[in-house]
Amino acid sequence: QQQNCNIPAKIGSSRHPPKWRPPHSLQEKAREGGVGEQIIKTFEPAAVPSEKQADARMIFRVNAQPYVLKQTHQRGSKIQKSWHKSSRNVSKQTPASVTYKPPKNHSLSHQWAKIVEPKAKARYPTETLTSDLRIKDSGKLSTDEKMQMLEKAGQAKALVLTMVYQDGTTQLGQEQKLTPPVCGLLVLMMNDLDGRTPEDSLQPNDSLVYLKLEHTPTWAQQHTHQSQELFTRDMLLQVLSCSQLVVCYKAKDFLRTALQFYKEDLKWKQVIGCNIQDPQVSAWLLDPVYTFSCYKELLCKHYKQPTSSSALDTKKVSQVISGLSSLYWLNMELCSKLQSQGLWQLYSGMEVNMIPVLAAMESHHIHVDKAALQRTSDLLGMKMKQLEQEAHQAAGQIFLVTSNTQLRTILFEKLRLHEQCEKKKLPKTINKQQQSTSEAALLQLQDFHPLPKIILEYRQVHKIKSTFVDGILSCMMSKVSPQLVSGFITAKRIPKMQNFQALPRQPLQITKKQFIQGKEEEVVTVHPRAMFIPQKGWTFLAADFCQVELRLLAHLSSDPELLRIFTNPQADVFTMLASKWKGMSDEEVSPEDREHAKRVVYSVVYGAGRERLSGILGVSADQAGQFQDRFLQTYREVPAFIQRTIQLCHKQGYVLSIMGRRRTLPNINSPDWSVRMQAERQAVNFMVQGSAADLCKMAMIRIFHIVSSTPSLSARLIAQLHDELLYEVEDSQVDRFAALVKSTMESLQHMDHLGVHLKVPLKVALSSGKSWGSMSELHVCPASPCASC
DNA sequence: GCGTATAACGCATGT
DNA sequence: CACATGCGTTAT
Repeated sequence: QQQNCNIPAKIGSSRHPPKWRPPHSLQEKAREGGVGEQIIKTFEPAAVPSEKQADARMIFRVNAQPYVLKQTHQRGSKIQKSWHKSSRNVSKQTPASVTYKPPKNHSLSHQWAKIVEPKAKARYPTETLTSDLRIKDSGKLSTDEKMQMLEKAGQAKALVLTMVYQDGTTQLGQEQKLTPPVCGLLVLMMNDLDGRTPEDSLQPNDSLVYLKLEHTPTWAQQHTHQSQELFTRDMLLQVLSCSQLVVCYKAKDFLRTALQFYKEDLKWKQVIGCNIQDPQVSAWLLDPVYTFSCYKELLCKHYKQPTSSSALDTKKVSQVISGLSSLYWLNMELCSKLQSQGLWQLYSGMEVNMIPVLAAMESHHIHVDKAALQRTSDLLGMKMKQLEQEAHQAAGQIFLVTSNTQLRTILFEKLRLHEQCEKKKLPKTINKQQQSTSEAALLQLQDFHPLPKIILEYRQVHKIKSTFVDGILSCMMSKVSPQLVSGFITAKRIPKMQNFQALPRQPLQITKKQFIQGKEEEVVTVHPRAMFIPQKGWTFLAADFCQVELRLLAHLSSDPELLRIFTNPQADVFTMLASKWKGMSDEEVSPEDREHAKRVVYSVVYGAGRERLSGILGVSADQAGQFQDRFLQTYREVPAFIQRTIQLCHKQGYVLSIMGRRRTLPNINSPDWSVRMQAERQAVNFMVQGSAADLCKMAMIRIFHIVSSTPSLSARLIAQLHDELLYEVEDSQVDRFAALVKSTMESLQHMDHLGVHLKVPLKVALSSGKSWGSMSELHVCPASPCASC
């Protein structure tokens, strides 16, 4: 209680908050940590804001004591600067982090590497592992032995493999925050699967081989090295091209690494053939809600505990072996569980095929217009400076614009804006009952004071700069893989790359003011998506499932009216919806009405309440309620479907998407009303969005299959944005590939082998462009001859 | 007392 | 209102 109440009270009681009071009458001596050198600067209080605008927020932490600018590395090698109280003896400390030097002329300077795996340097396990007689080190094998091993790999009944990191741990070890570089692979070839028990960790017929994943520098490519690299490559090819079972935990990471490592010899199309299974995926399929932090946890949950005493993350060889062995049995166990729960078809028909698709996607690079990026970064920085100054002026004091707490005290305790508009309700923060400084609140306040408007604009600019522009810049600068691959597959989405999905769709208008004599204003538009460009001679092609969610709702609810709307492939669906229920003709529907219709529909799908809807729509709650009722009455089957879903979920505790993906909702029968309602909304939501994700995944797989089996096609998947697939296509193939994509995606309406028959046609919109920001619609003539379809 | 890591929070973006 | 990610501040 003290902690929660103390701080605001304390700040409120003193006129100037203690920590960030402006330095009125003091000179600040501060040391600026530069690149490998130290500069002592003395700031005049008045000059502080204007002079050091580039990193304006550093200044405001200056207090009565000297504060030191410090650079720390976070998220890759992105530099974070902040002021810290300095010790009295300023000169003595020299933090190691100051000696950061940006890499010069790095080979990735013009590319944004999605995956950057630094080359392996240390050769940890060879000593340890090969001292164990059971392991064959690929470096020490004779040519004959290598041939034998290859043959063995071809004959083995099952292959179990894991990546080995430089610090000696494997993928089966403890999850690490910063995954060390990969230095090799450990492959266990199992024979004679019949009649063996999980207890036998290794049998005489089994072979264990360690493949070093390391490129020999060209100047040292002696005969032996070369042959060893070739052997590793052949082994990988064997693993990936054969039809035998391959088990690997986090198989996607493995495939990606392999592709990235042998990008000369191992073409991305080749990974399609592999029959790889991943316990992580199967476990996730069994229960998407529960997430495992590491392999060990997964093992305990789904297999058995006795191994809990032996830590898997140790570097003991015998334990690594038993880990591999347990991996195999865990996979078997999970497979049978999948089968008994009716999820096998989904697993084998879809999820397993997703692994290579994603690996191929993630091992590809996207080109970035670096010059434009830098330009934008500078521009945004200027704008931020300016806005910050305005904000300080409006507030009458210097404060940290990015800090919500400081903003809160200014808005509500110094300016007391909330007293001026008591009629309107101001939102509170969720966890603590404090005044919110969110967008909604600031919008309410902007009539009373100029500050909120400035803050809003500042936030917009700041968001774009910090997250997108600088984020990408730092990705390019650093060799460290900046957590580009996040976690694993979730119910609705497929793993993503960093911030692709959150890149603003609309360009941002910025007025750049220049104080050269008379005021000169220059309007510049910044479009973050335009930074991404295809390779030379290639074009981006985006394929978007039009209104999948609504179409799926129509299918699931079987509402006759809704179905009828979709039978007309030409008309705009939302326009028709709006005209239908507002009682006017199609031509009369304004874009505004259309937008309203869209909002209403999706709000209903998501189960939004009246108040929420009114907030989004910007109309009164009653009106919003009317809209909602009207919609529900027009399409009577929709609410019926929602009720059906909820009831079914109450009964069995889970819901199934169209392809049989399961979502368990433990809270569905909770006594707590709000918790239960939330679960019910989740159930309905999952039915629609989960099914949409299924369709999208299927589309990715099918297109990948077609492309990889057609040598003349070279289109590559770049990114997946929910309902949209982004491909990079050679200019000459655009039309052909576009037609192929469209027909493939629309053919997903009927998938006989999976028992899916949608009652609505699927519509796909195509667009293409030379940058992601400027995509224009592309119409494919259906009559055009298409060789592959 | 100083410096570093981490969790929690608040706000933003996308579909 | 569902889901997701990411950044920056603040408290511990």
